[in-house]
Amino acid sequence: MRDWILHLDLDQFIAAVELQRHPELRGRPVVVGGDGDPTRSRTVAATATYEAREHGVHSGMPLRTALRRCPDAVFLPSDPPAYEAASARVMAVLRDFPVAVEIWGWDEAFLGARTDDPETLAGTIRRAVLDRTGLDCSIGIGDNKHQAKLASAFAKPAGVHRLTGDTWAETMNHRATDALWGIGARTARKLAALGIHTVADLAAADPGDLAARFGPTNGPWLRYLALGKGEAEVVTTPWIPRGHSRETTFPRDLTDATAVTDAVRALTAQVAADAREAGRTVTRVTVKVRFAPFLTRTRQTTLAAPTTDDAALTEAALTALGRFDLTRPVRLLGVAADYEMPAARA
DNA sequence: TCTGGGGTCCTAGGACCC
DNA sequence: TCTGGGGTCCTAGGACCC
Repeated sequence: MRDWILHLDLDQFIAAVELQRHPELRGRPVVVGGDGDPTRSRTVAATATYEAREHGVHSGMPLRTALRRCPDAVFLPSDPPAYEAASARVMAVLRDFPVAVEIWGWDEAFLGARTDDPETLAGTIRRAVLDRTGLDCSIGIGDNKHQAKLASAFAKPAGVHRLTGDTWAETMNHRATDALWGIGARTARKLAALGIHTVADLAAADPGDLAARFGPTNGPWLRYLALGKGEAEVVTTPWIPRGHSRETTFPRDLTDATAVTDAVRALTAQVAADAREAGRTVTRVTVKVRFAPFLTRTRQTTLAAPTTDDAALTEAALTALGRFDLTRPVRLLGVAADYEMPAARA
């Protein structure tokens, strides 16, 4: 018996939930995102079914573009409460197994398990999730979260895959650095400029060089990823959010200063109400402005004392807003709150 | 591809203090 | 005031993830 980390990833989660609710749409191209109006909104697709993908539609694509590529597609609005409910049903299934469960968003969880046969356990969990929720998932098995996370991607669709220290090099060494969980396009490009193209290159890189280029924490961490290392502790205590935000991209850019102020007031009221509902106090307010065509800037105000008071938060937000030069059209406004964190306990 | 919304963590520079 | 070293807080931005 030994410890394993499992990563469960629901397959095509949002699309699968929508097709459960609208069985008549099975087999048709479906695109989900925003308010579901591809002609008016500036939002992007959260997901697209296989049939829509065949027309070149993919998640992240503007709904307008999706409509152009696939005029026959059915567009559905995003419905977060429905996804939360479906997610809760899945997580309840997981809790019936003798495993530690760490929820990682709507459609993912890490499991800590002690067993001789992680494949059999994973297969049993997979079937239980399918039987009780109608949703397919894939499960990755690893020595740590990083390996398990990559393994679940290899397991798709609806499968189980093991990636451990024993198979890491043969599986990963030849791949591009952005195959690692935590390295995106930007970092991959910077690494390539240093002559580091593959996971093997990165694993062999000098930690000092990486620290000089990427910082004292991030640099060495990149090499650590390339060696297949990662966090191996499954945390079952509920996550305490660090903050909360609301933002809106307007269907048409705002050019009127009063409209901008009003929108910031409305967003701040939302954020304040959210904080009160969550029972949290706010230490800092950040206002985000995205100017046309796409230049994003932030200004923040630290509060004299943590609060959820509407007037105090509004004053802070308007102070931050006042530090912008608002002569250009505004595409997006956002208001973010940093929450006061409870004192750490020993 | 004229580029959402909601998060997390890290970095760098400046202010301020001793 | 030809001027060190360290700590901490604050701000703004960058990168990544789902």
